[in-house]
Amino acid sequence: MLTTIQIDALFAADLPEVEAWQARYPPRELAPGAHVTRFAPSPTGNVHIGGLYVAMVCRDLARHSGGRYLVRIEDTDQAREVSGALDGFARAFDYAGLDADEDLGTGDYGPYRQSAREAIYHSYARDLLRRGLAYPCFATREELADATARQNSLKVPTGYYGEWATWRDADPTQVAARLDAGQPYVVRFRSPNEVGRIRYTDAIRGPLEHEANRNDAVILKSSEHSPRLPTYHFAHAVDDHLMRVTTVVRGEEWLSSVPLHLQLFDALGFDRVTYAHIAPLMKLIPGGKRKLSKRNDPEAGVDYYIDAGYPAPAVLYYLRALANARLGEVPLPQALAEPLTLTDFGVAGPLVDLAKLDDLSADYVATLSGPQVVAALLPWADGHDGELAAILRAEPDLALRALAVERDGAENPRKDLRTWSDFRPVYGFFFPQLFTDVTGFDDPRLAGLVGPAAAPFVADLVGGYRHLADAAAWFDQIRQASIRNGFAPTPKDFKREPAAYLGSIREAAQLVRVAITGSTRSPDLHAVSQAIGEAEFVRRLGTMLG
RNA sequence: GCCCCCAUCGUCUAGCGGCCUAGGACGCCGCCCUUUCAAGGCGGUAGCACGGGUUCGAAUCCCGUUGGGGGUACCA
Repeated sequence: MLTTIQIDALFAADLPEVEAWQARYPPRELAPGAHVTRFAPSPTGNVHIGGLYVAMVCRDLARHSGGRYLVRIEDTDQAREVSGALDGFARAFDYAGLDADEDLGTGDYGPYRQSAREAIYHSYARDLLRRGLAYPCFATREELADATARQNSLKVPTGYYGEWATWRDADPTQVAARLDAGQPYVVRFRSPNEVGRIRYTDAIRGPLEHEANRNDAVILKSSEHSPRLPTYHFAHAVDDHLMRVTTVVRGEEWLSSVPLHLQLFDALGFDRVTYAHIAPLMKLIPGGKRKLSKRNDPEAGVDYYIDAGYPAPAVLYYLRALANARLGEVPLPQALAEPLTLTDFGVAGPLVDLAKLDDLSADYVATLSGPQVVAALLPWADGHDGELAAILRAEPDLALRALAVERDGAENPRKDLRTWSDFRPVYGFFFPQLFTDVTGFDDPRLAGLVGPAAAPFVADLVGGYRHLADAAAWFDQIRQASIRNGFAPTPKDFKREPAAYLGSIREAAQLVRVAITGSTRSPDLHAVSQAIGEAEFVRRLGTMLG
């Protein structure tokens, strides 16, 4: 083992002792049972929907227990860092309304960015080194790769342990010589070499059992880089302890690292934290399912939901139902307000089901009033559909009238809006700026309907049109005009004697529908006529005659 | 290879030894309503991966198999 003098020479002379950090970040004074949680994203890309999911869970746990929720940026892998990632985080959290109690902007336990915590990690690494619980390792990447290859061919576990841990008990004079020569090294944890199995209780999964860790994991990365940063494992122990985190909620992929983490906490003299390992969100693929991947699946990124214009409450509702199935059985406001329960989490990775989200989202939008829809739609349009935004601003009353169709006062409001991007295709025809007139019977949108023979009917209707407020009376004039001009009074009559008529009232109504809305599928025609107004209604009908 | 996690309709799940000839929701299909669509109402489709135990009794407990997922990095 190296002497304390040799060890201290590896670090800055004014590096604080660990006691100083302990004092600087005192235990939090919180009510018993309060959870201090953190979401710790890496700035290597945009936020994954699974990340938003975990963040939502963390925040929920903290808020409902009177604890604290913090966001810590894990930027220890500077090579993989992507610029603009922090903006992406902000966009995602902002969208979902997941504000943190402590983050880059505020909080007493910072810095909340690992690259700014170098000195803290160094203090603890030095402490471990001094106590013989860590050691410098000079193995090169090539040597390590070679060892792994041999371990594989020998069919023994890979890793830096036992006879493979060549620097674990190296001769101190040899180590000192390398150090003096300025050879780059990493600092490895000297694992206690426990045999047998370790047990702990996961807050979601209950009692768990693992083989004890025997791998001497790297805790401080190569000395040839500056800043010299820790690996995830070491940073996790140091940061979560010093930030006084009580409950670590993270993805299931960390499960197999728990034995190492527990050893690290013990070696550092920290109280262990409670772990809650969440099942990953999956995607259905031919032949099975796999973890949603940012690379291959557009719906993996939070931006997908933002860009499509899914209302955040619907997405949150969906995510919360995935977390605690019981919340999927209660109304949205209640599901958003009730606390999540860790023991109620499913342990198998769920598939993200966009059809289900669409349904939830349509239900949610249907509960909104016209003004509420506009209030949410407009900000989305500002960022994603400038033309629509301008039209909504130019025609606020028309927008409200359009949204009122089969919504205001309706027992079962229309569920034709799942996302804000649905607005243009579904409601666009209400706006003259977005509507293309039907200017003749050769318009392709009229394909399959009664042709030019129906012109007298249209002319009759245009000539005698009365803009009636009563729906039945209003529709009756269409019926009467159709009967006067060769249409059967009922579908039955038409069916009985098809040759005698142009069609039935159905066919007649469809002609009007396409002329007014541009489609054979639309909301209630009378309601539409009231929304767009008499002049526009008559005009659209008239253009059909060429 | 080694280690870990998981396993109920296509999907999300309820179920924690008898209330299960397995319940709900989404999807899908049909019917009704209807001037179209959306919605709504009614009905239907479809599942305990397999094999051994334990038990009077198993979707529920145990073991094994198979399958899926994850880890095995100076990535997180």
